[in-house]
This record gives sequence, C-alpha cells and structure tokens, in this order.
Amino acid sequence: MLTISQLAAYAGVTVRAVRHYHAKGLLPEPERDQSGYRRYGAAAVVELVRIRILADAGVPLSRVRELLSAADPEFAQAVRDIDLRLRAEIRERQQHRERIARLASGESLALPPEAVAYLDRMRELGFGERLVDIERDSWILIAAQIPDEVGTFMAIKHAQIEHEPLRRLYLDIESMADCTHDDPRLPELADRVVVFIEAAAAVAHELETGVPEDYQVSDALAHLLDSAFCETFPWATRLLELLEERGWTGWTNIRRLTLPT
Amino acid sequence: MLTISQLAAYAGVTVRAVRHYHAKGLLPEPERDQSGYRRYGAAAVVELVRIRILADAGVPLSRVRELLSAADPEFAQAVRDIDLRLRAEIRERQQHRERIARLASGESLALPPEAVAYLDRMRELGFGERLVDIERDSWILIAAQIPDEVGTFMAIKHAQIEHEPLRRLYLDIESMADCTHDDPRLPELADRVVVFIEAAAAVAHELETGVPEDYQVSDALAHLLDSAFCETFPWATRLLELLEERGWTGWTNIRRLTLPT
DNA sequence: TGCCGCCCTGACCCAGCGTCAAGGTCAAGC
DNA sequence: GCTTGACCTTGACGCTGGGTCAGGGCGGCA
Repeated sequence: MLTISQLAAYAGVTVRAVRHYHAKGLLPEPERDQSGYRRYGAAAVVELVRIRILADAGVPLSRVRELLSAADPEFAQAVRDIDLRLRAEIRERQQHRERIARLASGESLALPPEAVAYLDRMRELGFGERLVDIERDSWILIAAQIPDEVGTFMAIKHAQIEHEPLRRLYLDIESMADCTHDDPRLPELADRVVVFIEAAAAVAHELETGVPEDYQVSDALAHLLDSAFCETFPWATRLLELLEERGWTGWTNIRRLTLPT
Repeated sequence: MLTISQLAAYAGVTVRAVRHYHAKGLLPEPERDQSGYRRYGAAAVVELVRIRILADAGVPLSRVRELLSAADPEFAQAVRDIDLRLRAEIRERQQHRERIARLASGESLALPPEAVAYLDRMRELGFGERLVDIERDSWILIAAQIPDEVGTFMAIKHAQIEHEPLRRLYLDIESMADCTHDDPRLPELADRVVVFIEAAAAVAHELETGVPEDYQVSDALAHLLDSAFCETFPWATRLLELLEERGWTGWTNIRRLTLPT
C-alpha cells in the first residue's frame, strides 16, 4: 500500500494537489490505516494519472470530474467546448499583445496616433505643458467615450490651432494659468471669446448650416471635459460665469444661453 | 462632481471595480461629501481610463500600479515582460489544444497509439475485458512514468502475445479470474510459469546476454505494476508466493530469488 | 412619510493549489 | 527508552479580479 506522498510521487503531483482532488471529489478518499493515514492501491495511481492528463490538457477540474466517467459522445462534446474556450483565450492574449505593443510604441499611454501628433504640434507652436496636459487628458476622455469619432474632432482641433487668431487666444489663456478669480484680464478674455463665438455663429448662419450637430459631443462628455478644464485652471470657473453673463453657456459645447422668461 | 457610479459609467467599469482599485491603491481615494459618499473630479476619470487601458492589455493590476507612474525605460522593460508572459500563456494554450485534440481522436484517455493497438490486438486474440483492463491500467502507469520507453516495452509485449504458447498461458491466467487462494490450478500455473521463465533464462544464458537490463523497468514501477496485478486478481498474491517457493520473485521484473544463507 | 435608487462597509465566492500552523505518527539511531 | 527527522493529519489564509449578497445610511420625489 502507498502513502499519500508515494502516490503523489508516482503521478508527478504534489501531496497538496492530491488532497485537493479528494476535497473536490475527483479522487475517492481511500481507506485509512489505524493511525488515520490514507492508504492507496495502484488503482489510485491510475486514476490520478488520468486526472492529470485531463488537467494538463487545460480541462478545468470541475469538468474533469464529469469527463472521467463520460461516455464517448459527451466526451467529444466536452472536448469541443474546451477547445473553443482555449481558442478564445488565445485570441484574447493575442489581442492583449497587440495592445501592449501599441502602448509601447505610441509612447503616450492612452492616445490614438493622431492625438499624439496634435499634442506634438501644440508643443511646436509654443504651447506649454499645462495646456498640453489638459488637452492630453481631454483626448484620453474623448477616445475612451467615442473612439470612432476622434478623427472628426481631431481634424477640427488641428484646423483651430493652425488658425492664427484662435491660436493666439489659446496662448493667452495659457499665459493666465495662475491668475486669480478677480484678475482684470478675465472679463477681457471673456469678451474676446464671445467675439470669436459670435463670428463663427454668424458664418454658420450665413451658410444656413445652423450649429452643425455633428461637431457637438454629447452633453455628458462636454460637461466632463468642462470639469477637467476647470480643475486644471481654477479661474476657468469664473470665465464660464463671465461667459454666461454675456449670453453663452458651456465651453466644450458652447451655446447661446436660452434666457428664462 | 461625480458619484462613484457616474465615474464608473464614464470609464466603462463597474462600481465594484472602482472600489477594488481603491483597495489596491491603483486609484487614490477621493474626498468624501458630508454624507460619506466619494466625490470624484474629471481627473479621476482620466486615471481610471488609463488603468483600464493597461488592464485591458493584459497587464496584471499589481503591475498597473507601477506602470501608471513609470518612466519610459521601466515602462518598456515592463512591456517586454508582459509580452513574454502573454506569449508563454499562448503557447501553453496551444499545447493544451494539441493535447485534448489527441485525447479526442485517440479514444482512449491516457494511452499512446501503440498501446491502443496492442489492446485491440488482445481483444482480437480473444482476451477478455478483465485482462485487457489490467493491461490498459499498466500501460497508463508505464506511459506516465517512462513515456520514452513505451515503444521498447510495447514491442516486447507484442512479440509475447504473438508467441502462441505464451499467449495460451495468459489466456489460462484469465480463465482463472475468479478462483480462490487455494485453487488447485494455482500451483500448476506456477509450475508452468517457472518453465517459461527458466527457458527464457536459459536462452539468455546461451546467448551470453544475461538478463537484459534494458528490458527491466525500475523496481518502483515494477512493484507498482505488481500491486495493480494483485488488486485485479486477488489470487495473484498467492501465485507470487508459489513462485517464491519455486525460487522466483516478482512478476513484472521476475528474477531469481537470492536465497538467504 | 414612504418609496426607490444610490451609497457605504464587510464578508463570502470562483480556480488551483502553495504555504504555514499545530499537532500526531513512524522508523531509525543512540 | 529517548530523541530526531521525516511524514501524516486537519484547518486556515494567500493569490487574481472582481461578482454578489447583507445590512444599513442617504437623497430626491410624490
């Protein structure tokens, strides 16, 4: 008769594993000797080897129990199921490999390549780290929420920073990075923003396009982006208030305020 | 400010996952409002999205923590490590697929194809299920212990059952399947076995090959196989005793008894 | 005021064992 | 006969990445 460690050695598993299989009901508990030790016969080695062969083929232990006593057709079905699962797991890993490869090459963690290009262009044009950071974070959020539309919005953004007057507005925003709520430049900035917005609205009206809906993100996302903006620049909250005084609300999706009657 | 469920919705994860990341230290615990609710800013969404991007690329959460704040070289190293792990896991799954494919095709669970052929041949030659079963179990054990030598031993076995006198001996052994310890045919059987063994030994002596060591399995395996034999046929224990009286010990590795002086 | 939905913490659950912990047993050497 | 070291027993906690209660505290709406 064999002790548990001898049994385990014959089957090439650990003692702990054998006890685990007992607990799971894969291997029947053998007789005990007078001191309570488990005593195994050769048949137990055969059973244990069969368990390990299935387990080594990637069969989960819960199915091993069924399969040990399965007839051919159920066995074949189970094998198909397991093969499907293995294929799915392999595909999953392969997708993971592609993703981390992209993370490694694209230096920047969560951004599509066009966004990386945009941020680089911002740096070239003299934007500082504060504004680049908030833009990066914004694009991380946009890419996470509406990955398919990043391209569209990115094109708009690119056009904006290449448009010189608008770029100067942005640069001025950045130069105010550390100003306070009552900075006298804030009302002035609000005025300049309104000029831009109204000019754009007039052009849109002239072209009879109205406010192009396609260029608006969802309200929830717009609100989130506005929050991120306000978290980075505390004075932005005040700026939004000043804009509301001038009849405009929001920032990402800035729109004319509908006054309460 | 966002509640935990809003945060989770923005990042496409569950509330439970967010709390899990807090517990793991991946995402800093935010301020609480006066009623103890967590309140998040937009920056938390960005952090959470970054966590998910890494996690979705198969990075274990424990490494995500390091990677979030890693500089480029460590990041690159970590990516290489993770890619290695993913490749290893894919290879593992592919081997699992091959193995279960073989299990499915080879009908018989733990046997190499030559063993399956051998068992089929036994059935053709009129051996019954009892003997085929013990042979199957024996070959499961042999294949598990010394897979590389199965071919060698299998060849011997094939030759043995094709040798007619020996085959008849085996068939007679099976016909005694249910006999008792004191069956009169047992001593007779023992005599016949000894005749065979001594003839084989004489031939070996004549050819000056001695007992061919290559054809012997390890003592431990031989003992295990003998045990399996005795478990299947209770009278086999008695047979081994009778053989010892006749100067031979063991069954799988039967050898001349060295008498105590 | 009651109800519904959201929030909180704490705790158990899954696989497949590894790894103590605390104590009983066995064989061998002195 | 005593000690030592190896081996046996059960029980419990650990890992990953959360899911899923349970029990109780809030918030806003009719």
